[in-house]
Amino acid sequence: MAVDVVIFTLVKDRLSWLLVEVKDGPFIGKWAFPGGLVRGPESVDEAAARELSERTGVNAGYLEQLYTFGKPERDPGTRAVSVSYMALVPLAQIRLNPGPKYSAAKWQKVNRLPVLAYDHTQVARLALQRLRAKVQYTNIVCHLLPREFTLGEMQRVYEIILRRSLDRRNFRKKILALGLLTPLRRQKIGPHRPATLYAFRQRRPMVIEVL
Amino acid sequence: MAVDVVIFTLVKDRLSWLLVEVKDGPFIGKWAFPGGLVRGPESVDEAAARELSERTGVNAGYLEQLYTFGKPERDPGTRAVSVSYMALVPLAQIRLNPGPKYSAAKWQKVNRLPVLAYDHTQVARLALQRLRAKVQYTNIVCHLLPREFTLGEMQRVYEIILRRSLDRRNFRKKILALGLLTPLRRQKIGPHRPATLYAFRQRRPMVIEVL
DNA sequence: CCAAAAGTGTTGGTCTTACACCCATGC
DNA sequence: GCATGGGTGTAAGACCAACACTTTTGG
Repeated sequence: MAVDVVIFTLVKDRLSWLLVEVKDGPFIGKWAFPGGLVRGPESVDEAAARELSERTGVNAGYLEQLYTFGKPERDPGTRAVSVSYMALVPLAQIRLNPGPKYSAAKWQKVNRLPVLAYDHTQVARLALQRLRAKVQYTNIVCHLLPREFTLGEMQRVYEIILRRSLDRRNFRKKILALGLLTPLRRQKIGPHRPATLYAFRQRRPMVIEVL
Repeated sequence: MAVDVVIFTLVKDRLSWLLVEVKDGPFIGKWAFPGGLVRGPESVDEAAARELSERTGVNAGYLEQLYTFGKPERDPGTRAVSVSYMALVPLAQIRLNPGPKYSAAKWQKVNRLPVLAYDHTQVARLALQRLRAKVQYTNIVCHLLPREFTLGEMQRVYEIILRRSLDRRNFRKKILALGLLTPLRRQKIGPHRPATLYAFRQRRPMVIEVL
């Protein structure tokens, strides 16, 4: 009984996930998503949260169960079952730590995926699919954005995840009409015209037709 | 490591699920969804398919994983994990069989739910939610309809599941425009004006905006 | 002839999309 | 002054929701 966690973040305007290098077993040297066995006293959800926290130092963030694979090729022969999760965390909060189980950990852009250990190629496909679907009808992008952000930054997150460009005026109209954001007094200073900063009113998961 | 299967069907124009009466253990006498332990050589999906087949005699039908609960109250103390599934089968094909594990099996309308054993009240909510969402953007209703059916019958299935009435003309326009159905030469005879019979071109799962 | 379901088009409103110009800032 | 992103409104088309009457059959 194991868990695997696909941890997404944005690294320099690229959607990326965390890969770890397997240290031993039949898949030694291959890359995989972090994971591990569920321990005695903990629930499956808790094991996933622990894995997320051990690798990244993040305790909050967004964590969602994806799917349970009943026939992974991990340890072929035994019917090991693994429950996959996806997590969203803002890069700023992260302190990477491969831990004792893995020889390395790195952020990898979601395109150009190497061959992964176990059944993780399947897990990868599913996670991406779920993320792309879910940004369109929930407010989960709030977990990829900092507390305060401009509408331009928010739009960029959508464009990166959905791989298509959005019309700026239409995007603003829709997002603001949803009433999920609250404009802040402050503005973003920088090399260009200052932009109004916004924050999510609520960061708890909500189902709302976004795009 | 266990599976639980919520089996939906339509009984006399009512959406119903199959409940079984628990024969022993702490939940003796309570109703639950059928389920059981995953056996040595089989995968989790196979265990669910076996449970469906043993209770109903149906081998094909639609089967979809719902969610994995890591902390059921089944056998409190142990961390038993159970993977829940939902199945759709047309009533006509079914031969109910409680099997040795259960003292009874019955179809129960989805409203008026009794207190269920284990964590099955949660499973029930999730299954209904998933079914209601999924009829709207996939072709899964094909698994609740007979091979040949009229548009009126199809519309009724939607109305029953979604608990709202639909406009007949708009429904026809939309469904026919999707091109999922093929009209048959034959017509349904009966006490009223004969209706054209239709069949699904494809019965494999497809994602299509239906309503 | 009555009850019940089948079959069929149009219209108004809403929503979605496409599109262009000026503004504020740092360098 | 120039490059870069911020900010704003409108018009055409697509889509959706609402709506009534006639037909066919069995009993």
